[in-house]
Formats: sequence, C-alpha cells, structure tokens
Amino acid sequence: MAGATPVQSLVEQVYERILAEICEGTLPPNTRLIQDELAAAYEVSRQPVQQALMLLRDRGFVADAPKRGVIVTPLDGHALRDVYEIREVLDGLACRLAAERAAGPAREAGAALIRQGREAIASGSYARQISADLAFHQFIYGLSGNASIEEAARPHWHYMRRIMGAVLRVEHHIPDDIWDEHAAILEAIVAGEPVRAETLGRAHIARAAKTFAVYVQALQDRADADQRRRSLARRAAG
Amino acid sequence: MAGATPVQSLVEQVYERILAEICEGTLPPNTRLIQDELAAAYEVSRQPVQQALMLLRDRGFVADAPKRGVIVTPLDGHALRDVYEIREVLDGLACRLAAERAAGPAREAGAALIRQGREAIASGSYARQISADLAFHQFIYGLSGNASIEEAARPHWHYMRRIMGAVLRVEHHIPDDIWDEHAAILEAIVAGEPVRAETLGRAHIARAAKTFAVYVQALQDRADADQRRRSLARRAAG
DNA sequence: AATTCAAAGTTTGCATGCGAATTTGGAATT
DNA sequence: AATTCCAAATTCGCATGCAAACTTTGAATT
Repeated sequence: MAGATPVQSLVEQVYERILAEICEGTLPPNTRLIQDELAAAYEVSRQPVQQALMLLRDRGFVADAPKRGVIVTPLDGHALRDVYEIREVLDGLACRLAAERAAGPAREAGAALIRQGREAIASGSYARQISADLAFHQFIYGLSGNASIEEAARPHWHYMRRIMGAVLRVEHHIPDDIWDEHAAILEAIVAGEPVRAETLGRAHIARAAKTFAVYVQALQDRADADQRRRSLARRAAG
Repeated sequence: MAGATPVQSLVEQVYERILAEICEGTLPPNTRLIQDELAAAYEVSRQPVQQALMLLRDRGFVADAPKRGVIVTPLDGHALRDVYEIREVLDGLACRLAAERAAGPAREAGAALIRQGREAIASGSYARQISADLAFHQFIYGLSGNASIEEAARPHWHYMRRIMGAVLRVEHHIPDDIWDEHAAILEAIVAGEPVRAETLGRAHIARAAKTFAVYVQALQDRADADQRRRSLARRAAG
C-alpha cells in the first residue's frame, strides 16, 4: 500500500513547484493554469497535477475561473487587510502562550534566529530575507505549544511570501527595523511576560500591515493601469 | 472543459459524505479508511475517493497510518485546547469587527438566529443544536467583513462538529445558557460597542472550552479503557 | 456587413489499468 | 511449540483513456 514514493508523493512535489512559481512571480496573477501544460512541464501525468491544483484551490492560491479551469489568484489589498487582521490576533496569541509556556527554550534558539535575520538583510537575498522572517515567526508558533496556530497561519504565510516577493522585486529591501522589533518580542518572551509579549507581537504585525498596504496599493494601481492599457490595445487591434 | 458536474464535483460529494460520517461518529476514530471500500460504498471510482481523502488529510480529519493508508484522526483533549485557544481570539476578532462595521445588518438578521437556536434546543435534535450554534457564529464571521476569518475557523468548526456530536451522544443536550450568551454578544454588536463585543465573544468561547474539556476528558478516559480492554482481549485470544 | 449556427478543438472530471510495496497466512525448519 | 521465510493478497500511487461541456472558428444566410 502507500505506493511508497521515495520521500514525497508526486502530488506534493508538483504542489510545491507550482506554489513556488506562484510565490516567486513566475506565474503571475490571473495566469491560467492548464493541467496538460503543467504535466508536460513537470514530466508527470495529469493526475498528480490535478490533485495538486485541488489543494492549491483549497488554500486559495488558485481559483476557479468561471468555466475554464483555474487561474492564479490575484493579490488584492482587501485580502491583505483580512490576512493581517487575523495574523495580528494569531501572532499575538502565539507570543503570549510562548511567554507563558516556553520562556526557557526561547532563550536558547532565539538569538541565533535574530542574527540570521540581520545577516539575511545584509546579504541582500530576497529569498533569505523572506525565509528568515518566516523562520522567526514559526519559531514562536512552535514555542506556543499550540500546534494549531502554525496550521491556521500557514495559508497566510504563503500569501505573504507572494506579497513580500512582489514588493521586494520593486523595493529591493525589507525595512530593517523589523529585526529590532523581533528582538524586543523575543526578549519579552524570554522574560516570561505574556502581556508585554502579546502587545509587542500585535504591534509588530499591525505595523507590518501598514507598511505592506502601501506597497500593495502601488502594485495594484500599476496592475490596473496595465489592465487598462491592454484592453485599449485590444480594442485598437480588434 | 470543467467536466461540468451538475452542481458539485464527485470529489466534493465524497468529501462531504466521509466528513459527515466522521462527525456523526459512524466512522469512529482510528477507523481505517480503504479507498476501494469507500468507492464501492458511494458507487464511484477510486479517483474521487483518493482526492477526497487527500483533502481530509490536509485538514486533519484523517491521518496517514504509518504505511497502511489513512485512519480517522482521534479526538484528544490536547487538540481541543489548541482549537479553543485559537477560536477565542478568532471569534473575539470577529465580534469586534462586526461591532465596528456591521452593527446595522446585525440587528436585522440576528434575532431570528437566536430564536432558531432556542427552538433547536427545545426540539431536542442534536443536528439542529449543532447547526444552530454554527449558524450563529458564522453569521458573525460574515458581519466582520473579513472573509479570511470564516476560512481560518472552518477546520475548527468541523473539529467541533465531531466533538459536539460525541458529547451529545452521551449528554443528550447542550447547556442552554449559551443562547443567553449569544444574545448578549449580539446586543453588543448591534449597539456598536467593539470592546464589549470582543470581551463577551472571548468569554463565551473560553466558557465553552471549559465545559467541553470536561466531557472530552471523560470520553477520552472511556476510549482509553476500551483500548486497554481490547488489547487485553487480544492478548488472551492470541 | 452583420448575425446565426454548426463542426472542430480544448480542456476538464472521472473510470480503469498497472506496477510496486507492504502485510498476511501458512508451510517448512529448528 | 516457537520461529523463519516465502508466496498470495491487499492496497496504494500514478498513467492512460474516454465522454462531456465549453470555446472558437468559419461558413452560410439575411
């Protein structure tokens, strides 16, 4: 049974690859995804592709186009606000629980993550900046002792990988004071102060939301302008 | 394209049916689910069954048994605590946003939901009690204007359908003062008082968590006892 | 020139088939 | 009697095949 694929099923591999392309922008929003093409590109049959697309749809990365398969979900500012409202309470909860339950373990591994984060910014690599931020927050989810937090936050993180990627491709860097905020949060957790940890955690997310909202609005305006330009071109051509 | 199944794809239908059986207890925890059997039972091929199982696994209702397919995830008290910790902040957020953004609409439809809830308890039907509770909370998610809240809470609700079902099968009723609490929450939302709505919402979930924790602990103890009894019987037989 | 309608082309969802990996039942051995 | 080991059975993941449904194309009609 369990047709034992070596390490990861084809479905998972295909899922990861498509998601990566979406997050990196190789597959831009509104791109139509066709099973045959993906299957050919990844050299698998349509079956694992179809299943991977179902999972992606389930998690909101692609959406049913009315009656023509699926398209990559566009990033819009409204969804961004929604996601950050949730992350604010979810990350706040994680910080509070971490301070209550895992002040000790936080001290041990936390400092290294902060260092890695600053190094990532210094390195200039987008991928490292994004994954360092993810690693820090996921570390706190782990400290919280509540496995469901990481689970509930996971779709949002993928969404943010997309947004951070899109922003970085324009702005070329993430505001570097976020690692000062991370350090302050960690310090409150290590000190075992739940209320302060939660407050700092929520403030951190709220600030990030405000920062990103500006960028995303700009991206969206540009996308709208492109849209208009294209539709004008079409009208002229047709 | 879109192989246009009339209303719902077979995958979704199968998914719903399996999930319903899990929530109702027809498929008890640790039951092994075999694709062929399910396919035969629902009179479809293995393909939609396999995909439905993937979705169920993705959402935590079934889990990979080491190397023998999937089993129904057991309900344990630890997971219950995790889920309620999250619901507390998520529902609190929903109440706050609802009070900020939708005090008006809340008045119109809210009263009817409360009435239906009390009727459901009077009727004695488990299914109606559960779905009335779900309907009320989902109503608030909707009022919040944040579509991601409902999405984030969805897996937890299925989990709670399972727990409420299991508890009801033993206790035969849900504490009926929850509808007094619901009424109070609604009143705060209608009054447009975000802070009070959030506080009441969180307290409501916290109380429910405490109530259910007792029942679930009892269920778990009983399950453990069964487990021991079975393993003794097996030893005696073998 | 614009409109209508049918045939071809796409693309999907679902069924079936196949090979691989694991478990199981029982025979052979100690 | 217990243990070892091999073959049959089970079960899964993935590939391929097929019919249905939508879109597009192009020709015929007004």
